[in-house]
Amino acid sequence: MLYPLSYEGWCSNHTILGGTMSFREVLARSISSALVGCGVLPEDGRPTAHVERPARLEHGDWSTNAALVHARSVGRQPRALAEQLAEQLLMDPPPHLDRVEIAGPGFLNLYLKPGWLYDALVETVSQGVAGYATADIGHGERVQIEFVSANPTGPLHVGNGWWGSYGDALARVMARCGWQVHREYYVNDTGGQVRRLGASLLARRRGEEVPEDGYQGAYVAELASHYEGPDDVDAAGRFATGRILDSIRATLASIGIVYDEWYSQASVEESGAVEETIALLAERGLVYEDDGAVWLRSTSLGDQRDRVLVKSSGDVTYLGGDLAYHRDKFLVRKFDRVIDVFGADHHGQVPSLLAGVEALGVDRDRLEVKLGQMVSLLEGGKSGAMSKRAGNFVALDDLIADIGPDATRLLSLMSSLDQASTLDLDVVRSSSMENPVYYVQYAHARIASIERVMVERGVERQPLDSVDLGALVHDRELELLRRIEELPDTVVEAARDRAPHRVTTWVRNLAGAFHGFYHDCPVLAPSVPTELAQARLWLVEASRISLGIGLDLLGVSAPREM
RNA sequence: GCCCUCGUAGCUCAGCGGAUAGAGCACCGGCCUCCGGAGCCGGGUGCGCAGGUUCGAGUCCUGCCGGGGGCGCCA
Repeated sequence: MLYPLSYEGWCSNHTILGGTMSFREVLARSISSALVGCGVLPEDGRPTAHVERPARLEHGDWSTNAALVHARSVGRQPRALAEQLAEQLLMDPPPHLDRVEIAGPGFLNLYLKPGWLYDALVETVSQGVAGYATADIGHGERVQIEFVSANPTGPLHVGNGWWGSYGDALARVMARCGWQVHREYYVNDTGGQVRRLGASLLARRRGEEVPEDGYQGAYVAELASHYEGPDDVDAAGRFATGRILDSIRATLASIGIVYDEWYSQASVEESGAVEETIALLAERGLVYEDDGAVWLRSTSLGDQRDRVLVKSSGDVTYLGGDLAYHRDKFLVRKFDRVIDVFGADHHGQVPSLLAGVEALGVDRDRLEVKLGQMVSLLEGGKSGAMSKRAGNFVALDDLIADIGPDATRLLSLMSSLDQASTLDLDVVRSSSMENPVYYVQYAHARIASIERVMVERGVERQPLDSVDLGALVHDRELELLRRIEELPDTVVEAARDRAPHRVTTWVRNLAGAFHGFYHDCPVLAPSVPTELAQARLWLVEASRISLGIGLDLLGVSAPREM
């Protein structure tokens, strides 16, 4: 059988689950066939039709805008085309189809029998935590994700934690969708900032104020008390950055962020990669000297001005080092794709980086730069601007100590990376009840609680194929199944759109559906017939699997009790 | 001045170009003989403004207004 439109044309998500067809794909193929029956043939440049889950149950279990999208190109009224499409569809209906309705301007709404949800339950349980909601839209592409990369001149602030959670969750989501992911932290361990840090350390050791452009934070004095090396700014700076990097590593690990590689800028410079990079750029005629410095002719590649690569002092600029680093990513280690996660305060360097990467002969599409908006903090009703040099920022460590690693992860993944967020420290600290992490973890603890009671009472879960899932007819049961069925789509969309916070939204919805089910549908109460209890036990198991996957993708723990 | 980004309920935020825009918190009122009440149910307010594209715009485009960020031989 021929399908006139590519599967990708139908689906926002391109899902092909574990080698089996998603229900969305089954429907898409049916509708494609029906379109052929209506005389609608494939054609390039046509708007894309979708199969989607309507927001409202009254609009069916699934719906398609195919008639709306294709009406014009075949010169018909959308509703008339929809009528014919419905007739065609009923001649060879997809599984579980109950009825079809035409609604609104020409939507085709499909109403299904609950069997499709029972199939979803079987799918979830049979694939389990390892297999459910996996996909292969990455096709094994090697992607390097660089995130945090904060300078080792002081503790991480809350914004670093937000963007770090994003980078890590994105890595998890993409890994689940078929990418080979490499997590990396770029360590800025050279240059003037390290000398300034060293000078600050030495000043503190002498009991003096730090220089005007130095680092004021109390941690500098603390480090100075442990420094026994020579009175040399470079040595003191290396000591300080090393110690700070250790603590940064520990902080990130405490919220589940572990890197494949910590990449040192010093090693880049020592390897001669900067010279090789400049030589490559020079071959392309994109480098010139002026005032004793080496410049990149970035204006010819869309930047607003030319940029210095090597200062007249002989020091390499940040851009010079970063370009050598990106040359290494693309041309030496040959990653197919690179995703850089920066804070919005560094967005000014993006055009020159993009220009520089293009100057290296790398296709611009292979580099994605994601900018995390600033996190502002409210404390005592006042907002505070954070500055590392002034030492008045809120440390990520302090926040983790206050609210715990799980709450830190979940809060940071509640909103999109593009959303500048405000964190009210008083609320988050004082009132744990307002913390959404309890809501989702409580759902998981309740699942585990049911399992414990099951064991205590000696109840055995019968093999799934011997259980009649048709017993699941309660609205709460069906609502929960609908949520479980959404996870694969959600994960794919999160990976495709680089938006791991979608998983957070799903987790909260799943938890809500489970709490409702738990309240209205006792599983092991004496009043529940055995057949129903068995079906509900499997529904609980499917909930455990899917919620566990969601929480793991977010890096939030799934407690069995609280 | 130029560039980037954001503007959705009192607050914090969801919302892959779809139909009557949703949660949590806060406020008010209900619900525990059952497997955990950190839960469930009910109650009301909103897409900054103006154009445009589209069968259809909170979502895409343009302009304006407002907030944040950036415009170094700092990183």
